[in-house]
Amino acid sequence: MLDPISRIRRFNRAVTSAVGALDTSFLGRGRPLGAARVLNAIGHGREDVAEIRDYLGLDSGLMSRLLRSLEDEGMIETSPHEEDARRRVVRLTRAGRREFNAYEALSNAQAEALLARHSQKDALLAAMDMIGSALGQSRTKLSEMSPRSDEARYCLGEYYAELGRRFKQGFDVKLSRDPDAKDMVRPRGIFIVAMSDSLPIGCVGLKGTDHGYAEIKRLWVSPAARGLGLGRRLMEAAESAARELGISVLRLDTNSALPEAGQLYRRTGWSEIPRFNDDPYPDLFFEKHL
Amino acid sequence: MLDPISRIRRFNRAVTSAVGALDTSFLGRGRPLGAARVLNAIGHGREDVAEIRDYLGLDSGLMSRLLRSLEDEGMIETSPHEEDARRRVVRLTRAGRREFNAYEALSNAQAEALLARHSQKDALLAAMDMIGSALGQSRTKLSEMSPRSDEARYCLGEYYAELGRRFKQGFDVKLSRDPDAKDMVRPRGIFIVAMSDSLPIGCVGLKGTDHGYAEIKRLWVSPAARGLGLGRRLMEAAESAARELGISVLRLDTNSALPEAGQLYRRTGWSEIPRFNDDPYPDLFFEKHL
DNA sequence: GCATATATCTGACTTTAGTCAGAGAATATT
DNA sequence: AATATTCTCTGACTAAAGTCAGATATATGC
Repeated sequence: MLDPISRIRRFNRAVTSAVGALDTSFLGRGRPLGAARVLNAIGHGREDVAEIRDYLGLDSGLMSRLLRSLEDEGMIETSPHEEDARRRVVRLTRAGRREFNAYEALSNAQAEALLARHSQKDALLAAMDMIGSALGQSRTKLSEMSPRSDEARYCLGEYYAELGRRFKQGFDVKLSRDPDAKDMVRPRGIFIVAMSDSLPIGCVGLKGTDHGYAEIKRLWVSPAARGLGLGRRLMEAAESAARELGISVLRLDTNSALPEAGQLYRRTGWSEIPRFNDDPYPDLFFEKHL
Repeated sequence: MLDPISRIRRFNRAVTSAVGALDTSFLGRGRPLGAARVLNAIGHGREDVAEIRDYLGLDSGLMSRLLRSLEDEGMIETSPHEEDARRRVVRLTRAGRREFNAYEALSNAQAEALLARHSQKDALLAAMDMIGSALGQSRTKLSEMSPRSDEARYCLGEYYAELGRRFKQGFDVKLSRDPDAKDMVRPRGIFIVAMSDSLPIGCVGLKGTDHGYAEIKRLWVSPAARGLGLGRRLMEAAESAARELGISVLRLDTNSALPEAGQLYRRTGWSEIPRFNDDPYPDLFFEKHL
């Protein structure tokens, strides 16, 4: 009753029966689960038949029949792919959109019901984020994005909030050097966000300078995604982007109040160097030659 | 990307595909899922056919056929129920036990794999406990148990640990009045543990005294189960047990460092009274007439 | 241009899950 | 003792999911 394996298996049991309930709710609209899943995949923006087949793990014959039945119902329309006439492209009709929305409303209602009977909503959501990240680890994608995108802003907001909590003296963005974004855009630099199925869970910036080196900035991993090696993945992505941009020297600054960050840098080939700026927050400085 | 509903639905997606993988792992041993589920139910100690049928939600005809196929495989043996010859009782043969163990090993390996690729194991397990409790809310059972049972000891250990964290001066069990258990056993009192599918997630004790009242002691709800109204359920169970034992006055002591407890008592008909003992820890005292 | 590979579709299956009515045996109720 | 109810089992279904071997049309590599 106390060992980790039992606890995970208890979680599995709870979740299996909840998912069962979730599955059966997809029935109740007069459509078998397979067809409902295809309809939902299309509604969520997948339009390439082969992609849907792959995503849902279906045999091509079965897929074909499911599409045919949705077409007969008037839920979808198919047309040949513009560039490859062997492929087909699917999209919802108006009736299909309505039906998809009905499924969405069902799912939302279920989520709301779970939330409604829980008074510690933040803790519950944080737990869900964590487990979603752990289970969806293989589906975490790193994407280059503008540092002004919604996703990047969200990450940066969480990053600053965390610095505020962890620095004894608090943290004021405006006092930090160069809070703005223009140097983290190609070709001077880049900004990378880690997305786990629509939730941003980490970021890193590569900031170009005019001093013969570039800087790594704003490395952040969501509490929900810690322990999965995402920090290392983000750093590797930033370093390989730097190589690609012809950058050969990287520097970064950090604070000893963030020991896990310092540890990561030391383990991945960075060397401590003397202070190279007069930013008030950092007290540790690193450099790496690519 | 930030609203609670989307976060819950992201969790659902992650978990649905993980559970899908879990389900298919039950295949791979040359047995359809239905038969595997029945075999597992039997392996976990269910032996009454009707009970298994009810637990798995199966039709009697289907159940009968699944049992027959397991019997043909040599995995189980059935015999008539000793007291009711209409019923049947099932148990694993030696081969069935082996097969069941193989499924168990599979499940354990899966759990271990998840744990192995996560370095923040405690946080992950805590998140799983929380979600398991939230999803399995309807399956949380309150059971009367000896305060010396493993389950009770586990709860009390967690309870004391939490007091140690939350009291400024720490907490030493030995200094607290009456740490022992004999007064929380019928007919003087009782001890109740809340179990969520083999994990103890809360407890409460009703302790008989010789002063014309009984005391509520050791009310604890696991962090994993907070926000679900379990504290109230435990208190209601303790109060109705008190009524049943002919007790008409209840008292309890608590500490203002545990504000959520005081709030619960005030909301459920308890009145604050002057100090009625010289225990060093409590600073708030309540009474309720049943 | 021709062989090869790929994407979809169709027909002909099998397996699994599940439903329903009723039979047979035992137990519970009146 | 008669009647109703309960539990398991069997036969006769249906629906859904999944498999497999071509057929057809298109794309790609040499």
